[in-house]
Amino acid sequence: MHALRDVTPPSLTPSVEDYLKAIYHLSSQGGFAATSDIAAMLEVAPPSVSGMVKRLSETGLIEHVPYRGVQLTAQGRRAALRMIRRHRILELYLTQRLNYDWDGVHAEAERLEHAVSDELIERMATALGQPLYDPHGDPIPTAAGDIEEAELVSLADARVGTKLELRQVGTQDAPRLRYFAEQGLTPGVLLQVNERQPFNGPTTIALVPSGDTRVVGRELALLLWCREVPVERR
Amino acid sequence: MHALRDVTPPSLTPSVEDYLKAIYHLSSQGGFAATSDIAAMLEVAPPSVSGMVKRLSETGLIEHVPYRGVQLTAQGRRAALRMIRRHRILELYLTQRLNYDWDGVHAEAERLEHAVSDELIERMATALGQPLYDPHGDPIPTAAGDIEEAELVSLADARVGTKLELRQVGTQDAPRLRYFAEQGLTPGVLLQVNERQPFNGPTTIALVPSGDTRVVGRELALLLWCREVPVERR
DNA sequence: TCTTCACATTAGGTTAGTCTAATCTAGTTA
DNA sequence: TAACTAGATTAGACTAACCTAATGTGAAGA
Repeated sequence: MHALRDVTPPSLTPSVEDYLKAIYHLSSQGGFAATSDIAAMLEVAPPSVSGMVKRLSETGLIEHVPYRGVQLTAQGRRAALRMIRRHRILELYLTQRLNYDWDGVHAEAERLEHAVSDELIERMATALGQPLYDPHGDPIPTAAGDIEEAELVSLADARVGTKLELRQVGTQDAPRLRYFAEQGLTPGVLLQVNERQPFNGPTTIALVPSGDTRVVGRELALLLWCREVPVERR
Repeated sequence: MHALRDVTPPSLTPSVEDYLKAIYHLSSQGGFAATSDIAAMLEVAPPSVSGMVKRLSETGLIEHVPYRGVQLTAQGRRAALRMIRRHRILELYLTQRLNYDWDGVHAEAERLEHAVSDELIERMATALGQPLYDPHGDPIPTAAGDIEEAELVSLADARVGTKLELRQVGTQDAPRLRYFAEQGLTPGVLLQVNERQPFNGPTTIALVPSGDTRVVGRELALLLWCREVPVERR
């Protein structure tokens, strides 16, 4: 069925690669990626996204429902996962072999992921012993394009004692979103579940690098979707 | 004198970086780089070069004498040497740390040199112990922009027993150039000086990877400008 | 001196990717 | 049901980098 057509991978432009990655992340929890969210993530104006969306859906990398948003096709998803593999292997290689630290590594990988060959990525992966997780604990897709789907738990249901990464905030309500941001609760932060009061009570967490604690009521905790961070491995 | 103006390095485009590198190589033996030579080296059409030359001389990176050619300004030379440092450190890192071999390494470095940060280059240089030569024996410019000038000898004067890299062919005469190409004597090839007949006689050389020998008369040997290749260091 | 021709340049067009300003649409609110 | 509005889209313009076709130019040979 899927034969003989994409023999020549048309080699996407760096810009296209960035759009696919953004759409992957934005639509990972089901549903559509909205034009304005893509624009915000890539720091471009919304009309630029509309233009690119048109091109990408003509090439069959995404599915576009006007005024709703976009989703990746199987082909687009494959391309996105390839970029994510590159990014995460680069981050890991740079931290482990060239003493980069957490902060510096992202920007560097962001540029490099468009320039390296598949061969270089695989050589790095080999040198690192075919790693499964990047320095942030995110799973690295395989070269074949499989990724360990991190199933998310809401903070309200997370087991006490576990370490979590906040991945998704399940609301569009501005006041709530602003409150979360003020509390430092934005996607990507790491936290530890310290305790939970009984009878649907609040959950107490500690932010991980800083150690600051927060008490989150059940209503809000239900909106914070987290991934369990696998134990440290170096 | 040279203060406070280039505080913000305007960050050149990859294309501009390629042009500067090409001009550096083409004008390294004094004189001007010709439009058509630049076009040939970069595999673009001559009018594209004319256009870029206009932009680059407006930005002060090159000096353009219409119908003669171009030369780098001090600023352009600095930018070119920065790219050459990046390229050569990348080549060395890839061969030494990721088991690349001679052939594969060039294309990879060619893409990466535009994407890596200065910081990554310096980390690689540190990891390699601040190396002085790349895998082809070419000197690596310092971060400050100094380069060991490889002074050239003509093949007619090179000492018997030395290993040389052919760097420049000192003629524009088409039949001679064609003959050199047929003999495999193009810039970049490595050769060993086997013997020389007395009384302005011919020089016998061996091409280095293949071992094929060539006998070159004095008239032609005078046109072949070579660099002595430093002894192997790994 | 004049012609010729290789080479350089100008003219004009294309594609990718961005922008601002103007317009459209769908879902909510009165 | 009508009006409003947030968000999406279209219109039109710009830059970088390339192209082909047409035109200039200067140095070398008739």
